[in-house]
Amino acid sequence: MTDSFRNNVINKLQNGDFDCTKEFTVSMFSGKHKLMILWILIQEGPQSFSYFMNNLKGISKKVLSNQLNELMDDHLIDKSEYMVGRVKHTQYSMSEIGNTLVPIINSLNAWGEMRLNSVDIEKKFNR
Amino acid sequence: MTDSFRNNVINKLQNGDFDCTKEFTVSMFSGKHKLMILWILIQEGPQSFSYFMNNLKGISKKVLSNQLNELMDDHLIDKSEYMVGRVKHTQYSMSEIGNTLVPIINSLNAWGEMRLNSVDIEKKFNR
DNA sequence: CTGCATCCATTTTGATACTG
DNA sequence: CAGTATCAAAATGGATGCAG
Repeated sequence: MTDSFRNNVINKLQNGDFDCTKEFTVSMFSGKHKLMILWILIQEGPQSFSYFMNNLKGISKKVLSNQLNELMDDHLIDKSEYMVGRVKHTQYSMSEIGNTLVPIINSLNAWGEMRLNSVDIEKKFNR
Repeated sequence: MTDSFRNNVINKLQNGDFDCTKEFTVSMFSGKHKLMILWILIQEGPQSFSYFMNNLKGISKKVLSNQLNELMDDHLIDKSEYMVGRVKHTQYSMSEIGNTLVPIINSLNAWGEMRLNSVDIEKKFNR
């Protein structure tokens, strides 16, 4: 799409970050909180920076900022900003491309549930 | 299934390795070469330790050993051994549970291909 | 409220020698 | 041939201060 994405992918290719298209897809999720960020946006719609800070357990500002930026570099999420007085507010949301990932995320979810149920592990997940 | 798997999962839960079932599934792939290991077994059938050494670019014995062990802990692959004279040979293969992951791996593959094609990146993957 | 910069801790991966 | 043990390097994540 844009040049930024193009360069991003070309760098990853050159760095040998992935050797096949599957690994490219998985690289979209590689980051401790990325799946949860996407899931929150899918389930709950657009959210602010601070919403993620409050709802992702144990994440720091730096890491959240990094992962949001990477998701934007990969064009999976969009961002808008607006000012309230002198204070900046943000709104992150799923992009059109990001939404094409929803079926995959759902199947990841289903497989994990099936597998955990099969061994009768007591689950106590937030989401 | 077995207690070893159960303990494995409980440990991961306690370590905070995953907070939702999606992340549990993704944890199956978390390891630089795991997807390729699974893909090779799916496409080419059972293979030996040295086959992976020769076909996964730049992997070391320690890392290969670790990732194979983790895949076995997760019950995604099986292993058999036999002796030729005094020399041990091995055979790794997809397990029944591992095979339930095939549709997901295929969709990861398809998404990555679709995405890379859409930006017209020149691909030169081995597999 | 956002989020970058800095410095530190943890995790993951890699090189290599050694054993059965 | 198949691994484990050890040590080193790199990547990732976390805590916190400062700025717009």
